[in-house]
Amino acid sequence: MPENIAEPLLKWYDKNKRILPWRDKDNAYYTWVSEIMLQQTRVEAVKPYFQRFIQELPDVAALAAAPEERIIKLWEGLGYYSRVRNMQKAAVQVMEEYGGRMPEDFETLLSLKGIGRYTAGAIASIAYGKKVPAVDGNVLRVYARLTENRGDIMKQSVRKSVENDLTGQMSEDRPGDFNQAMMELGAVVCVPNGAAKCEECPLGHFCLARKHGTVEELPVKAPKKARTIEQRTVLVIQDGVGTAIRKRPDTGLLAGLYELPNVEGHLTEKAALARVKAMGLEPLRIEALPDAKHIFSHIEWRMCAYRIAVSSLEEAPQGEFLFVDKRESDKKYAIPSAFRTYTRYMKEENS
DNA sequence: AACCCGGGGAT
DNA sequence: ATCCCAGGGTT
Repeated sequence: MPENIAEPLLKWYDKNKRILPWRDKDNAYYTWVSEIMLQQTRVEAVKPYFQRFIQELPDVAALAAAPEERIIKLWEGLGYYSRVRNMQKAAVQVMEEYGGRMPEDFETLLSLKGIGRYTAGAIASIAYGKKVPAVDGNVLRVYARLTENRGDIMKQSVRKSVENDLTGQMSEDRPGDFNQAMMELGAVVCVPNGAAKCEECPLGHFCLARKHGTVEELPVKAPKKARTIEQRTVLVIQDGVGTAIRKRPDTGLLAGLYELPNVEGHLTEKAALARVKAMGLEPLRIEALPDAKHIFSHIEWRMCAYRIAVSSLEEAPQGEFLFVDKRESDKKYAIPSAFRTYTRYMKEENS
């Protein structure tokens, strides 16, 4: 690691930093919320979610007191839903143990649910000016190229040595800006996909990968496991008033979110009708809907679907099912993006 | 150390 | 199709 990257880096940052809703706000809660949302998620995707979240839950106390269904709804479509559940647990902890004030110390932040080494460093440095590194994917990429380090950046050993090196680089001056500048550089100049903009880089003079023409080869990461493919059949079950949805189990994929009923495998019309009867419903008509595909990071769903009209049962609520109209669903229930093709078929309220 | 956990944009 | 994103928790 070359000496004195801080000065050119900060100079570049001051001139080129993007204006972001959570940036330069001097509010540790804003820093916290933004950092959690930004985990594995691009800035442009986060912006509208951040604004809406802060507007409804403007401080730690509001987050701690919010109903779970509501925070999940505010997170709907962002993915990795345990992020917001953990954040709320931490908010309760901050209220009870720290009087509602976000801790400033790295180790204390690290003890909170959902806050790991990166996020603790980000909050401590950005919100409180502590001299601690915040090493994310951007920083690892910049570092690997700058030093031409061919170690697997996913390994803890590499990450730990990056943290040590950076701590030596940071001045007491502006640790938060230093960390943000490293990330900003990775996000807009030393980019992950496509050609890095080395001619714009304030550290180009120091960069070993640039010097040796190896920028495209770095960073090195171990190959990831292939996705498994699952076939599913989605059932858009409708009675006189609405469409059936149900709550998913509280563990595993999309835990605790709502979904359209669906079963494993690609069912024929006949098999789908039989399945609906087995659910205690009386089918009246069936119609095939278009196929759809949804890709998670580790699973791919290949879906077929049927719209099935069933007779309304005035008495006895349908166990696990909720029959809702689209407006009520949109307002109250968080349904993951995987079902988007089929939630379009949900019934509108009669009027 | 390996695996689980979403969704979407860029190439 | 592939990559990867301002990662963290669990086992």
